[in-house]
Amino acid sequence: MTSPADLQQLLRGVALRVTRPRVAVLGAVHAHPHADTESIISAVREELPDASHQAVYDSLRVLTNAGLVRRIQPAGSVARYESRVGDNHHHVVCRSCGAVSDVDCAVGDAPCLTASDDHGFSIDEAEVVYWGLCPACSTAGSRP
Amino acid sequence: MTSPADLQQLLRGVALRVTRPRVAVLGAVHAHPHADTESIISAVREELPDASHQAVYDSLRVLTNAGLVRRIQPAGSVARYESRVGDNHHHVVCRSCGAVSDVDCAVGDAPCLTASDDHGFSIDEAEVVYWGLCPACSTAGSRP
DNA sequence: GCTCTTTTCCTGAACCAGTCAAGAAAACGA
DNA sequence: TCGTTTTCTTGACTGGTTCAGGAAAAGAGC
Repeated sequence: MTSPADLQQLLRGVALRVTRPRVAVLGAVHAHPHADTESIISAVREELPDASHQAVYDSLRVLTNAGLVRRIQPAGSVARYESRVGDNHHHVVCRSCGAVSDVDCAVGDAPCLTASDDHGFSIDEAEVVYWGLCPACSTAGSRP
Repeated sequence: MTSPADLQQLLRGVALRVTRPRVAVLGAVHAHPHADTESIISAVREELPDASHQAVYDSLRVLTNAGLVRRIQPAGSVARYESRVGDNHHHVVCRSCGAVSDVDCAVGDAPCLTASDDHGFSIDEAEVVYWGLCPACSTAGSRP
């Protein structure tokens, strides 16, 4: 896990005010990768029982804008957050239970940024989501 | 555009009952690629003024399940639908206005289904979303 | 330390895409 | 044409997320 001092360091590093809710939210994202907002609210409240859901939503937004956390939202899912940023990794998502795992980019660090025809778009990111079944759902489905 | 007869043919081809709302919804998806549900409801009502939004939602669901349309949902966007199915193409999404364009798979027909480490998942699809700015937003942003 | 200004947090309400439910209507095989 | 099954209509509702305004806290300057 990441220590409170490290978390504060991260916040100061991007010129954000250090507040207890923000430290707690950032810590929760580090401790629970791919957690949804509800889970993060719960985790934050173990430390700060009176934290409002709004503070968590606000913190997640500023942390995302500052690049300290990354927001992912696979189709049909609520928003999820992770602290691995800037390393261009992708995700596998289970169609059945929604579980998410990290997948390093197969093409190296600077990936698949090459669309065959970009229609004049200036592309800055290629996001890849692999869909399938996680080990648990896979075995559960194959023997009914 | 696709003729009503063709649309009915498509429905029968996947053993779905041919109803006026379904034909209208399927036609609207063919006529307006990447349209969201609201737009599809409007398009359907030009033809069937009394169609309920629920009929459109239901139709879109069965059409999607039958494989006649594909549902896409870039992060932060509402659901969008398109009629290009089965050819494994991807999408470019504008961060500013949300516009969507098709992009053929750069790696050929059967793509990027190879994750470096699949964590035991059985993967059946690789979805790629390119993020950037569309031509209009790109020029609008560069000269303020 | 102690103020002052600015940012952030809390309370509580609102929003909106999408879903649920029950009865009426339509599709289609016999 | 009839009867069964599916689909559509109406209307209420849900749940994640955002909006708004006042209270509290963070950090800069003294």
